[in-house]
Formats: sequence, structure tokens, C-alpha cells
Amino acid sequence: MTLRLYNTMSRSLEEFRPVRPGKIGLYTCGPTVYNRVHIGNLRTFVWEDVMCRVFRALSYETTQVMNLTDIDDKTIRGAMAAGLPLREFTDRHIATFFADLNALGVVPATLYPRATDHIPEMVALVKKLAARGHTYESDGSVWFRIATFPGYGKLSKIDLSAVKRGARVADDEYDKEDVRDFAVWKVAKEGEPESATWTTELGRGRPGWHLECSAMSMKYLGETFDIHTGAVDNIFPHHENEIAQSEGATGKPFVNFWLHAEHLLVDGEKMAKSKGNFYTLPDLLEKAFSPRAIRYLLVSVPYRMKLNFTFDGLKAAASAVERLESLDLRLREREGRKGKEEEEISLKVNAPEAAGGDFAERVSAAHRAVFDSLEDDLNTAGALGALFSFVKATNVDLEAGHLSPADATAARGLLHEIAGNILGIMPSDAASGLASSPSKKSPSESSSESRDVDETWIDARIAARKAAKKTRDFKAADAIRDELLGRGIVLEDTPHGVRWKRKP
RNA sequence: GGCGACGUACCCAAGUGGUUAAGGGAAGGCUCUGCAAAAGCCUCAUUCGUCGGUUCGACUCCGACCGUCGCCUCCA
Repeated sequence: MTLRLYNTMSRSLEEFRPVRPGKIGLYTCGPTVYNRVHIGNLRTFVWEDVMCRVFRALSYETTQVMNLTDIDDKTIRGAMAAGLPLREFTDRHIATFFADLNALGVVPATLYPRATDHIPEMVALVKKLAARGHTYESDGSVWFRIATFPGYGKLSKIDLSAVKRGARVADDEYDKEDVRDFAVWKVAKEGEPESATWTTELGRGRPGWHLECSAMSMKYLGETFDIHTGAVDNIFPHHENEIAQSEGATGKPFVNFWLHAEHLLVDGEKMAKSKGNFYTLPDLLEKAFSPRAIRYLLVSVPYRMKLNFTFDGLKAAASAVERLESLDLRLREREGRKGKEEEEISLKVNAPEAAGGDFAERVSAAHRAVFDSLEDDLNTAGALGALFSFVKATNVDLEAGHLSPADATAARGLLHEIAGNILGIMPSDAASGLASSPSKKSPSESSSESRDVDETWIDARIAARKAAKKTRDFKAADAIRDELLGRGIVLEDTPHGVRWKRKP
């Protein structure tokens, strides 16, 4: 199987070919940092994270650049409302953005360039466009003249000739020749804060939206690079304008593969603050859902499908994650790390015919099945299906005593490789920063109080309960069980002894 | 109006021109257990929105229709 990706430009599945063998240059459209990102945003960022992990697992040396758009109308408005300098205002939102990514176990991008750190690059780009005759000035602002770029509309397939050319814009803020034209440089306006104004060769003002992505992507990835992603709403006008700016300036193809994630809906509707169905990550964590369950839900629907977010779905996701963790726990016990008591029993009971080579083959078959799905346009749902098929088969073997400790180790290896390293819904060997259990604390401030009920105390209580059971004092035993439950500790009696876990 | 996505069991969802239509959740049953809980197993769509067409054969290809959602203005 080879990697195939759905290219918005061609509207078809294409075999991926990198510009430079073995390497991938990836630009993932990042947030405008004026508020807390919502779970719809996070769906896109988590998808992009999985994409990077898959690329790296396929041995592509992947450079991921994600912009932070920290200058535009919204950030200016926000800064003014907050009474803060622009930079200070956007710093705060960048901090919560990273906190959210970290809480969901997103592996950081290679680079997070900020628009305001690239004013000179943007000015240079505008000058390049001007030199090639793509711009005009009006009232001190600089506009991109769409009419000079024949390919305009090729990504979105929107036929803008339907829009009346030369029509005076209903927009009373700016003057432009053609409704389709867009600003690459906006002249400073009355009342705009000093902190959001730059004095450059283009005058006093600020860059237009779109420009930062062209300037920064080409700076860090080259004038032609492999993959550019975002959500579907970016297709027009954002990405369309990026193409115009970039190709207008260089005369070269800008991007080879355009990938776009579908939106997340809540209860079948577009998420909107006015509808009361608007959620951020802290909103969900407060409801005691684990980051892993949230991530599972986001990953369980392939990126080109709309994802209908519901709390029922989130509960289902939490259960699915527990199934994976249960298997991991059982495998760990089979590996014999949980004490000699179990060891003796297994020796007595099983004398297992180790599945050995057969089992190794099953593991690699499962691995192949998972990657067949992932390489098919990042089909995460198919990958999960393959993973869970393996989970079921492994449970059956485990139950039948057919797994040797070495088999268990191999199975755990696969589990952690796929669910951990690739999908990020279990802890991986590489530390991912993904919290294992829900907590009331927001990811930004991780006060670790109440989290740790002392383990030696738990063990002591379990021992006491065992003693009580031995004397058939079930009342006392049950009392201890309830006591532990009250502290969030769930006991499980298994044939091999008691084990416990924290209540999810 | 223009562009686009989607419609598979109670919910989520993969997938294929032709042997038994993945998987997860829920539900029911069973095993285990002092009782529980947890866990594991088993069961759970003769059928893939509707109607036509192509075909020896379609859920999968084509067309129409119905329905849901989105973009076309800021938006992940």
C-alpha cells in the first residue's frame, strides 16, 4: 500500500509524491489567537497531529509549520476591548491554545511562526507582487488585483465571474476596484492601537489577512511545498487567496496537495455561541470527560466526514478507550509483572502452548491492516476497526490461556504503537503528556491535589479486605470496598487476585 | 441561485461489482463471584434513503428524486 491523499485541488484521491524524496513539508493553518479554540478547531488540529504521526511512522522526515495569526480585525478588536497591547493580548490566547493542544496529546509542530514576527517578509512579498503588476493602491491600502491572476478560483471551483465586476463594494470601510480583490496591506485607521500598527515601506498600517500564510509557508517550506491543510471553510477565500498571492509572486506552483477537514457539528447543527452548543476543551474536562475519550471521539470519524459531536458519542468513546486500557492491563498481568501469585497460578493452570510464531504473524497482520487504512487517506475509522478486531482476538486467546508472556509483550507493543504512538488515545512509550484520567483541573494549571490517593494506603486497605474475606466477614470486606469507592478507587476481583483502578 | 459533502442496524461508523456487509457504544444472555463491581465471551442489518437504468449479478457504477448539513461575508 502506498500513501494516498484526497487533494481538494483535483477533487480526487492521489498517490502522494513528495517534492524531495523522503521528506514532507507540511503547512497546517493555525488559529487566529483572539479567543479560546473550540472543539471544532481541535478536531482539525488533532487530525493534523495524527497525520504527522502517520507520516513519521511511514519514515517521512516531516516538517510541520503552523502559523499563529496574531494580527487581524479580531485580534485588534479583542486587544482594544481588553485594554491590552496587541502582543500581550495574543500571548494570552497562544498560551491557552498550547495548553489545549498539550492536554489532547498533540505533538508540537516543528515551528509556530507568528504573523507579527514576519512583517518584513510580508512587506517583501507585497513588493514582489507589486513588481509583477498584481497590486494597486487605494487610499493608502494595497490590494491584490484578481483580474491579473487567471488561475483565481481553481481551488474552490467558485466561478466568480458571476459576481459583477467593478461593482462598488457594499463595504464602506475600504475602496477597491473589484469585489473580488482583497487587501494585502491595510492602511492604519483612526483609533487603531499603536501596538497593531507598523511603519514600513508600504506606509503605516498592517498586513492583510492571508498574507502571513503565504509569507511564512514559503519562508520555511520553500516556494513549492508538499501539503497545505485546514478546514473546509478555509478553501474560500483564505486558501484561494494564498494561492493567488504566492503563485502571483513566484510564478511557481505553491502547493502540491491541499487537504481539508470537514466541520464538527454539535447535535447535528453548526456550533454557535448563540445556539448554546458551543464547547471548548475546558468545558468538556469540567464535565469529567477524559482528554483521551475526547481525542478518541475526534479521531474516530475520518477527517473528510462531518463529525457530529454528542455527549452520548463522548460516553461511547470513553467506553471504547477503557476497552483498550483493560486489554493493556490484562496483557501486563500476563507478562508477569504483577507478582508471583499470578505466576504460580498460570504455571499450574495453563502450561500454555505459546502461540509463538502464529501470534507474531497475527500481530504483524493487524499492523498491516491498520496501516492499510491509514495510508488510504488517513482512514482512522478503518484503522480503529482493525485495531479492535485484534483486541477481540487477543482477548479470546488470553482467556483461553493461549498467550505466552512474550506474546503478551508483542501484543502490548502493537497496542502502544497504534493506539499510543499513532492515534494518541493511549499512553505511548514516548511521553505524550496525555493525562490518563479526567480531572477538574484545567490543563493550563495542573495542580495535582486530590489526584493521588496514596497507593500504599490502598494496598493496605486491600490487604485488610482480603483478611476480612478470609474470615468470611463480608460486611467488613464490603465496607472497605465502599470506602475505597468513595475515594474513587474501584476494586476488581479477578481469578488471580484483586486489582484496582481509579474511577474513570 | 452557484459550489460541495453526506444518507449503512437503537447511536457512531468501515467497506466491497458477485463467498458470512468491519469495528465501537448501547441492549440482552453467559462466565467469573460470598454478593457486587469490573472484565471477558456470545447474540444483535437476508440488508445498505427512494425510484429507475447499466450488468449474468449492485449496497457498491449511472441518472432522477427525497432528506440532512455546509461553503459562497469572519470562521477550523
